[in-house]
Amino acid sequence: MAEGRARTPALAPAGLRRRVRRPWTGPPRAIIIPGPPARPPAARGSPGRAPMHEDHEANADMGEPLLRRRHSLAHVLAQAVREVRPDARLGFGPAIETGFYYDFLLETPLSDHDLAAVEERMRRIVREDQPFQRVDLPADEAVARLERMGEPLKVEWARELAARGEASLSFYENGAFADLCEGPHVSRTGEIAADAFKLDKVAGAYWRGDEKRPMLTRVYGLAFPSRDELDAFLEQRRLAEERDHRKLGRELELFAISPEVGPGLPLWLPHGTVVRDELEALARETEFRAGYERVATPHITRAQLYYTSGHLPYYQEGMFPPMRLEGEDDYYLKPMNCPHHHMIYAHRPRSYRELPLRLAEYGSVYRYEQSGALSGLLRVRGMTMNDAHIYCRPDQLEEELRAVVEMHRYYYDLFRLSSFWMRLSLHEPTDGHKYVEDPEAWAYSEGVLKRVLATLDIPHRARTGEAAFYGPKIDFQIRNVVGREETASTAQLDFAMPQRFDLAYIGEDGQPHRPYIIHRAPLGTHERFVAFLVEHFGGAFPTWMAPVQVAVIPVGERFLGYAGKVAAALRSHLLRAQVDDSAESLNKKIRRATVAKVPNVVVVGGRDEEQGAVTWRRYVSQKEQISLPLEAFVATVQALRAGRLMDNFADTELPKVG
RNA sequence: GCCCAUGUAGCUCAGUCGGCAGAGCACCUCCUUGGUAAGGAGGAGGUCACCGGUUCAAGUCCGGUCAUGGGCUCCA
Repeated sequence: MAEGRARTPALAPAGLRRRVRRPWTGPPRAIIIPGPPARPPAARGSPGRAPMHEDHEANADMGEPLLRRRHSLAHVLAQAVREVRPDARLGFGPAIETGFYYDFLLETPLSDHDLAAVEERMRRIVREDQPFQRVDLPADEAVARLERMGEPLKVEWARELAARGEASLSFYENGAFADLCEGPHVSRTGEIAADAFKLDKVAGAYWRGDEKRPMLTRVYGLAFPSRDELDAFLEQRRLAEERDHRKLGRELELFAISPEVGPGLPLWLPHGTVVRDELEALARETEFRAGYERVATPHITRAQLYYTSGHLPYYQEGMFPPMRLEGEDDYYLKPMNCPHHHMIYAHRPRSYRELPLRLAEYGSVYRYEQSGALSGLLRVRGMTMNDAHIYCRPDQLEEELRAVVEMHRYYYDLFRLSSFWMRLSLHEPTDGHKYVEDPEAWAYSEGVLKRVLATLDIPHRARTGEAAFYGPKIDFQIRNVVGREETASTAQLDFAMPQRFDLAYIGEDGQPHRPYIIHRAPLGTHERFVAFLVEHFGGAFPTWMAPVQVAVIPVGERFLGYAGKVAAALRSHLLRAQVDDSAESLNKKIRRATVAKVPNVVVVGGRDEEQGAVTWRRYVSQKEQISLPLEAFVATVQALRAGRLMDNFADTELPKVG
């Protein structure tokens, strides 16, 4: 199913997005979701996060009233901006998932502070109930009109449309404002609810998305069918902010980013490191069962290796500049682990009998991300990834690939990430510069990927031009309960590296053959995955991952001894227990443990000590509590850990012990 | 890298017209010794991101730099 309009599982209810002809005022691929989204768009992750690129493919039904209103609001916005800044030239102004935007070419960009005045004028225009009038012109007349209007960007676009064979182009006019636009629009501005839209923010955007072209000022607006829905969106956005991994990461002391160390280079604090360690333990076990072997490789490497791999010709802008050494090769920080793993494969001759060879490493890599791209833990310059490379024979490729996809599914089930889909990234045959040249290999490997995906019951979409330079890939897009969607991991099929590194195995026939390589990283990077989980869990980890698994709170100083005994019993089983021995009140201690989202709190006092028991209170259920013997409690927590139960979800059944 | 915004105590944030640096929480000390989400009192803590300029005087005005946030581009 390689169609762009693939099933859109769980992410957006089927049928919500439909293909549509592009509105002329909109950039190619406007994003449109008519009607209130099934899941509030705020849920889309952190506030103000741009609509997903994925949605650019999914256009919608032009007949929808909401779309008409949003698109019309884009015109009204342009009209209002024109009043404030007559020099503004028009770019594109489409409806988007949460409203609309319009791009303007301006001598001096607008600022956030100009928005109130613009919005005021927009409301006035809406109140004036101006009629929208469509005017169709032959293409050449349309171009001439735009030239008279002094709209260079629109002229460019109209010429392009004409060149594509559009015989006639339409304008929409309302009041004193006219814009090249396919429509449709509301018939009068009065059809727009004046209290259901709100200007959101200004941003920069390159004309036609091309960084070599002028930077335009983009004004984003929110627009919904009603005031209530707008308010609901804003509330959702606020709730997402509460779960933002940067906020929770600071509050829970998971990580810190210090300018002294460098942007995009997070420091993992003790609590965050526990989470990483648990993820690594999970990966180690899972990979061991799946027949992987662990390896370890250095962080810096001679330049020559990256000429061999092709990183220097194809990926140099993504790498930190080299370390220069007198009389020696340059050294580079590694941006990927693959070349090292290939060298491990190649360190001695390989037999077909030892394939597939699966080499795994939680490896740290460094990439030079543009400063403007950095964002919390989601986009960093130093990251540690759940990497592995599978070297296999052609006849094993399909099975290995399927196993890789299944491993993803296993993890997603475990973490209760029910919303995920895959993007099959294929190469763009006409773009020779971006990809290693080998048409046959591209065709073959892309064919295998498509075949494997075709047999799996996981939704996917194909996209051209997004392959890695050395082969096609599958990106796993996951969405958490807050609605943040991220590329969690990537599985790549690689036919180029075996050639570049001259990797071989001796086959049954005694002759050397090329292996295939699968690159995979189901848990992605610690940075992105932990950030994602923090938001998914709202900072409340399951017992097995929690930095502090059990907080032990004595009801009074007299019971500190017993509290210590309880904690010691837990620690002897390698459970992370902490006694609150502060001088605070009992209520305060419970509050502190709760605010820290510790999954299990045990309160101990005279009653408990007499019976050798604890009173157990859980984060998920709060007030509910039970009293049980210490041994039973320890065994229960052990079972929670051993089973990696997601006891941070209220519907998870607790293990029965003894 | 480009556009916009922001930067005051560990955190969240006040600080008016340029005129002595503020609050709550957290932290420390003392009192309180308790049965399920903030007991009480006191204390300490700031080169107002950094550099420069204007001014008798700058947290406040201007310029630059750095960082963060939101976009664009790019990607795990």
